[in-house]
Amino acid sequence: MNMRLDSLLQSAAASAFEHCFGSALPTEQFSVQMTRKEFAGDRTIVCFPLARHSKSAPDATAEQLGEAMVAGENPVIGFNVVKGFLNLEIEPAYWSQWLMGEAAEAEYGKKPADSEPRVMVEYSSPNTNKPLHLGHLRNNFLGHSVSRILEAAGHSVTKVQIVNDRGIHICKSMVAWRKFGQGETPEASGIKGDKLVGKYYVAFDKAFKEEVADLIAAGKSKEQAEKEAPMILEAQEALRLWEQGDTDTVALWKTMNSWVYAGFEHTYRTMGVEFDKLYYESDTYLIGRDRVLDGLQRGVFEQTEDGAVWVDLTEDGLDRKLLLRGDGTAVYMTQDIGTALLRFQDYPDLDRQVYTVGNEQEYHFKVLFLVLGKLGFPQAERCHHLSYGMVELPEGKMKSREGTVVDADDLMEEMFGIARDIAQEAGKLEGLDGGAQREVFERVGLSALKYFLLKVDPKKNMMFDPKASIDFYGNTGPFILFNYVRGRSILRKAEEEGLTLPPSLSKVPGPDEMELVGALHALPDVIAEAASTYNPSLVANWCYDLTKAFSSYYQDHPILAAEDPATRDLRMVLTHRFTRSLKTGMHLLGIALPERM
RNA sequence: GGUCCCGUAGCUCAACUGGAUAGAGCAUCUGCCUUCUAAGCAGACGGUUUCGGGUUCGAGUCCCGACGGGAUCACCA
Repeated sequence: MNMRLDSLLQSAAASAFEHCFGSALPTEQFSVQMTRKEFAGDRTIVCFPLARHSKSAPDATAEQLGEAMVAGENPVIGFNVVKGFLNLEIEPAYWSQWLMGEAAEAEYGKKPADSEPRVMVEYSSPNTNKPLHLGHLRNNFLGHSVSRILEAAGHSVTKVQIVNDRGIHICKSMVAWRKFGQGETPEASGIKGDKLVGKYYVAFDKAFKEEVADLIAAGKSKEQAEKEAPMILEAQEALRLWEQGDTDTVALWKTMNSWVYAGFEHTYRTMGVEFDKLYYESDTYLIGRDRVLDGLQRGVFEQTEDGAVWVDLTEDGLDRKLLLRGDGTAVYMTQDIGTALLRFQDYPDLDRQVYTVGNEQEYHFKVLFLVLGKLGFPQAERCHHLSYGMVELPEGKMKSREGTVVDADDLMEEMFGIARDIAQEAGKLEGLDGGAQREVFERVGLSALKYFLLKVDPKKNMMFDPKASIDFYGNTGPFILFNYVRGRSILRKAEEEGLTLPPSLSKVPGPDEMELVGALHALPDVIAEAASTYNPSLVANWCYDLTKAFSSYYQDHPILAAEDPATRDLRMVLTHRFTRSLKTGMHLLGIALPERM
């Protein structure tokens, strides 16, 4: 296995430095970076930090180092020095060999499967009382992408979600449905299951508010009214009955949840995300309670007079935190402890868990990981909260009460529609049947949406303007797809003409090719960096940079009609490596590529 | 009030562990389709990186302080 260029240059620089100045420095001391476009050379070593050890000026150090490196056994064949920056020129043949070597590997960019420990990635965590919305889209796309990135970095990955299937919210939908539903079902009404249940959640809220208003009119205080309204009392009664296992209540709960799951299933399929295993809070909250009581016995936690169990995290710089109510019922934290325990039981080889959850829960996960540590899970310190910022609308946060929530199904359908309009206007899909066309629209539309949500640093809040909609031109998913399709189209045409990829190159890449070659070469580093920082935006931005390089190159470099066969071979190889690397990168974003558009 | 995150072009976003003259897209303007897909390419315009200090050969990046925005500090989830 060849060393990658940058580390190769680091070693070369280290030994050259030792040869020139007699002091051995660790290779990390030699920072290798891409040479900026305005200077000659391919890679640059910054020599300012070296001056201290060479005991001569940065420029002089760079000069000597450059000469020694050119003389040494490495691909450096020339250099220039600009103000302490040593710009190295790499032998062009190095790049042809690389194109036919590492870059030609089928799994280029990825580490061998299962070479790293098993990681579990949780994403989605929906409530079962309403449909998925734009916030869930960012969550799901992020989690799904991080799963694939970790896989590419060599980890075994188990993708899970936690379904928040119990609690007062679902009871509200149940109460409203019983009261107003007249037996309505998804089948009878033709309404998608999650939308139907969401409808009754809204109906509950409306009826509840009317009751509150009436009570206030009758002289009650607002607080009193909100506590005494019959609707809320019924919902609380339903929750109580559910916890007691009341047959009718549980049956209705199961039925309505099953409607929601069918609806979610449909949405997930459209989104193109999937899970290896689902966890349900109704299964885990009791486990958590046992585990907390267990910890109490072992003296890890403490109990107050009313029977509530607390954990004292003041030594970790946090507060005391409730783990179990005085009446023995579970809080949010209790469930998450139970869920974590169950997962570590289900997957004994699990090295860590990654939780894709919004940044409003950062405190919660700090506490959770500390508690898991106190309970004796060594994996706790490697667990990670993949925290992401909100998707904001121009008028601020999405508010379900104010009807500003952007529905996931609607948004995706809108994307598909735009993709269809653009394609039809351009008349590009004539000759494809309806099903094949639909697939193209979906891929293009989804690419716009996924790329839009993934190209932004996860931790940052981001802006979504429904009126401006999501672009299909410029720095977008469709732009990347478009260039992939162009590349694929060339390779298909080559095949038709009987042209095959050459076994070796007789022409080396020149300055025109280097932008593209450089982008291709960066893939393994990008994957490694994205995996260690759980950051898909690095991959998204790389996909764009690569695509831009190809698009620009494509413009004035005919591939198949190149001036001579050697040039054509080089360009075909570049096109092939481009399409395949791009496919890898886009796969890591969960974006499927069409062959035509 | 305590803690955490963010602040970069008119708008939406980049900038690898501190590195050279801070980059894209959108918008505006100018060229380019008889040639492998113009959802494209080339160019112009656009910046005191919120402000003030500090660290050093070098700061958008690190430290301190202000200002602005967001989150969190529940026997809610």
